[in-house]
Amino acid sequence: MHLPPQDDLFTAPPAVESQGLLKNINPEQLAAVTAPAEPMLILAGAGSGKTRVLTTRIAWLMQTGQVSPGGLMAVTFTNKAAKEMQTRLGAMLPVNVRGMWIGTFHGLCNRFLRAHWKLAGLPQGFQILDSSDSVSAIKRVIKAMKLDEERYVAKQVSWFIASAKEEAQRPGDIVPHDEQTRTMVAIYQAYEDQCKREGVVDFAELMLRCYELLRDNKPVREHYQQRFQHLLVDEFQDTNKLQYAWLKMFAPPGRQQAVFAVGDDDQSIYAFRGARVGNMVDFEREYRVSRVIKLEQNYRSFGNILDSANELIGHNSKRLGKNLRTDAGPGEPVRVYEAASDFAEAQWLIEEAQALHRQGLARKEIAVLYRSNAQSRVIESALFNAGIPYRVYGGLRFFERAEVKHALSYLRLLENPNDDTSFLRVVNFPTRGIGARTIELLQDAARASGRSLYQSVGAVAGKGGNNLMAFTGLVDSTRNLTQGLTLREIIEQVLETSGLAEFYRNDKDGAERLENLGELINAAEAFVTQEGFGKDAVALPVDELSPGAIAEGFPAAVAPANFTPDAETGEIMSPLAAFLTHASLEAGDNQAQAGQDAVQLMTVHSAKGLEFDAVFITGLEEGLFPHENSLTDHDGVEEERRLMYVAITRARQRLYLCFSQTRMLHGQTRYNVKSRFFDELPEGALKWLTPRNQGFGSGFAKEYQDAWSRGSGLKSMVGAGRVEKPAYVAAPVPRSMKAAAAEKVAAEFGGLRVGKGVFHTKFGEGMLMTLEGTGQDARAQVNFGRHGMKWLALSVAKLTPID
DNA sequence: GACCAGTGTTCATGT
DNA sequence: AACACTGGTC
Repeated sequence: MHLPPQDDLFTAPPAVESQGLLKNINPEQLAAVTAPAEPMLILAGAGSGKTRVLTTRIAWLMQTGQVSPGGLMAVTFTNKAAKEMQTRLGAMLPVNVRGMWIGTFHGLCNRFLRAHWKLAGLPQGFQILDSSDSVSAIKRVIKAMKLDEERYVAKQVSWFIASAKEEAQRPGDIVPHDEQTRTMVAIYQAYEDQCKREGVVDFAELMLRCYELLRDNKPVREHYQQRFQHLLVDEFQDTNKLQYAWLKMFAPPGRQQAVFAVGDDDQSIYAFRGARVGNMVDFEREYRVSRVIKLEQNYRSFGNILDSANELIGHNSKRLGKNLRTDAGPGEPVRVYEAASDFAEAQWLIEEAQALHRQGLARKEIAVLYRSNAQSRVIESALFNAGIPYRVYGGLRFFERAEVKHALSYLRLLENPNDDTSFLRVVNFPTRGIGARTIELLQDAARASGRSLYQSVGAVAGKGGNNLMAFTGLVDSTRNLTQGLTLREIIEQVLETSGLAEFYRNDKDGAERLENLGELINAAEAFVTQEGFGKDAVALPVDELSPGAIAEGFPAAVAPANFTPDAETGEIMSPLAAFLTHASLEAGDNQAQAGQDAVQLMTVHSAKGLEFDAVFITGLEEGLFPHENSLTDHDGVEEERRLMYVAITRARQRLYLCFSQTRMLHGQTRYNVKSRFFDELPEGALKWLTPRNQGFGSGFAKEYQDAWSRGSGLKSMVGAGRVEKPAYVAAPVPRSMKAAAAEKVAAEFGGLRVGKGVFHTKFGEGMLMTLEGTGQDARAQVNFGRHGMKWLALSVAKLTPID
């Protein structure tokens, strides 16, 4: 195997000097970068240099004097993408990228609302609920309304509310057609009231509030429309209805500001959370886009990988139409591996990854992708046992860890004691004698007076009430103690006075949690020093509050009486408030082993936008990928296919596809058939490391057994080209051994055959899945349908074959 | 009210 | 298999 030299073939050198901005850019890219200042739609295929086009355009616009840093807004979906854009831009031009309006939709909305909190009807220090906070807040509402929690599941209601907000619908805008919906709307309303009382907003609220303010306040709207002459939107295919409407507030179609929308309909993988690919077509029509520029030249992957991607996505019907091409040769074939179990799959892939590493590939250039997070565990444990460094993205992220959330809750209470979500999270953690009964009384009192829990403590007398008083006293005294301290000192103080640190020091499993709390202090330190707690969180550039802006129609309320923006930076929030916002908006990677050369594990969704030299796509099985929940509707399968397309196009040099016959799920073994996507890939680009198999008890297994019975065995199949070379035959050994074992058992227990039916006196009819062992050890795995999958000792169980 | 053991539920994807 | 929730006991 040979790997082409890295970096010179695929990574064009970044244009460092400003004069060289347009060097090494292909004609398509050049057309996009230097497009006239009018609405543009760029169809950017995977690996076509999309980010480069975006950043180069921004740099070019500024360099040619068409726009000032303050006159443009660039919006992305992920923090990662926003950060990358800022970094690259900073490398191209000597500008203060932090002050620019470059960020995620939510980050920019947050910044906007921080500036106009009063106009938006928010308290100045409003805090942001993450999804789990939001769910628990909704749970409280449902309880308070004394509704059936089985019928109104907080998670589902949360989804309902978020969906409504993404449609820009307030409770009053929804016309319920049934009792269930009517109640959901009532919960939505009560939840909104509660959020308002507590001074918190959820993710969807950030967007909606920002949109409504622009919609309803003409002076503000016109100010921003004048200010932003250029708007650039990344991943346009992922925008939802509200985000598109939001964009139109900044740049209404009639005014013909230069909206530069970049997207790829083939990479639309967020329909499940409201993304509308249709926004691309709508945009083209509504903004009267005269020319759509397609970026189809791929600089990332070799031909076989690209052919696979192109052919796969060709099976989708609703496409704008686009075909990636490359100048690189065909490269290595796409390798396909069929494993006997998820364990074997993991084992194989880490061996292969090790081999790649030995051949000089950095571990961080190897990615293992899966459809859902649950699949990572087996792979993780295999990597762990083999002693291979790895890094898992997604799953439980840093700011989502229980101990970190506890600490953050205390910190939030310092800023805003009326945050009931935080109050409830820590009021009795560590335990301080405040039980469910007391909390209930407190909640009743709060509800009756329409005040927060914190404000209602005085109303609850009795022994529990005293403990409550002690708790609020603790919060208040901590607030006093931390006046004027640095962020680091504040957190250290809070960890001690709250008793959190003490609790974890005494807890026998608390070491790791203590470490994470230490990590929280580090994160805060890094936030203050490196990031200058700017970015999404705060950093309102001074110009934001300039007298000019106010004169132009901002009510004086924009600059609240009780604060003075920092003379130097214009920052208007305390470091603590800024850090809390940062924590909500950026869940943070799980920072373990950051910086180490480690194999990268992540879901396909989180791999979007990334690229690696070698990519393993695992668990390519029906029901898993495509996921079973998507199979019911046609659009669902198309989205899964796009997801697969995204996965394939992550690979530069090497692509591996693998699947397993059996897999542990929900603690049960499931039997899977290989994904339909295999039938949609070009045969010529694939190389099967294991012989083809159509499924259980058929295909290869049958062919193999036939060959075996002819006495020629595996050899004849190798000769027939079904198994490419003996070196790789080593891989499917478990299977051939299984087949051999099955033959033996079959001989012993006459007539039993894998894939045939069997009858058991107690469980009835079942399908024979596996035969193993001999004599006393002989055992069979049988799927009895409603009785489930069972392992049976053949020396005991009476199994009779059915024909 | 704290703590433990046993039971039930979830594993789609993210700001 | 891992975790959240429930009910019983001290």
